[in-house]
Amino acid sequence: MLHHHALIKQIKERREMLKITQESLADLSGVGLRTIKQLEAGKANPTFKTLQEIADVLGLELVLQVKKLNSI
Amino acid sequence: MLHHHALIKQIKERREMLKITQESLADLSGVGLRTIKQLEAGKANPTFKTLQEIADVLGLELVLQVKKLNSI
DNA sequence: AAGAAAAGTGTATTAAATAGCTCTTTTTGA
DNA sequence: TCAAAAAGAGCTATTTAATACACTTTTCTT
Repeated sequence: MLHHHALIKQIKERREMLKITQESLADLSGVGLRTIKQLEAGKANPTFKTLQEIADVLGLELVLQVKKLNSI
Repeated sequence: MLHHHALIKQIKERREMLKITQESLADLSGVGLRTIKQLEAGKANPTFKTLQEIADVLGLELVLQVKKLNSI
């Protein structure tokens, strides 16, 4: 499931850390408020573009890393 | 534009490095072949889920980082 | 060079993301 | 406490991603 993915939680936490409301984030990023609400609620499968626009406003960037080995 | 985003290029390069064909990547990831072709051609705005499934097969993971300052 | 394999493209359909509006619930601050 | 602000949710419409099929072009391999 996409629900409660670490990356999604990070976005919410970052926004809160910056004291930005969902509405402000929507305005600043150009992403619809509804989309942001769905995203943070873990009920969305956002597009790359949507993620990027949101991350950008939050001073974050999406990057690909080589996966670390499971340290089990 | 989404075209030629670094992250997209990374995916293509990683796949080629691993000597995996687009078709194999499609099979392994469960993502449609057409979707992968469009993605690598820079003509797509993939969903988070699609990116994750592809990255996973390639041994990559999507992460959010705090943006670095522009060193201009 | 020729055949095979892989990659790219046009069109069409289906499924799902985005979005706005309105309303309810939860959180916060005076 | 209690009013305002913020967050969450249902309903709905529009846009667009994902997908398959068939075909062309490019790239390998011998």
